[in-house]
Amino acid sequence: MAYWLFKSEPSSFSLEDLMARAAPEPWSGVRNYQARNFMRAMRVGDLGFFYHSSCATPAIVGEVEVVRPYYPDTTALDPEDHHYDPRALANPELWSMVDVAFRERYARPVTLARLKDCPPLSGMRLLARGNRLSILPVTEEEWRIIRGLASVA
DNA sequence: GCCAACGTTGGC
DNA sequence: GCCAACGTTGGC
Repeated sequence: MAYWLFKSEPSSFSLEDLMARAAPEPWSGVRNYQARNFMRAMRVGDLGFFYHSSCATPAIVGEVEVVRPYYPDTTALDPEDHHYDPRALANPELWSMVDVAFRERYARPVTLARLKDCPPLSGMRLLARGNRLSILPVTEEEWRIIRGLASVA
């Protein structure tokens, strides 16, 4: 069992959007090799934080669960899609996605400011200088500490 | 809107 | 293989 962090701009896809879905949601559109490789390392049952970025109050707002291991990201094949990548036409395995299901929405999101104020979390990749990856690994200790900050049992 | 940091691209 | 230019990300 591993832990991850999924980053999304709430203006395009929020945790509330995920909650409204009846079925698990493909986490599509990732076009960064490191982030792709993290998805390829995911296994069913892995858990992840849902992080809202590029918004008024960046924060971890809840949790998701990986419910399907990686498979080809078909949005790369769609010329109408914003994440279309013609290189995938000859290589459909180029980009990957996993399916995630909603797990929990925190009554009190753990804001980026709060994460920064928590010394035990100073090593978090999310807090690293210049971090831009949309998928990040989270250690078991970080997972436990952050759930504590969110007052989740 | 600004700017720093980063990944990717492409010329050489 | 180097490296400058460019586009993107994301906090502020």
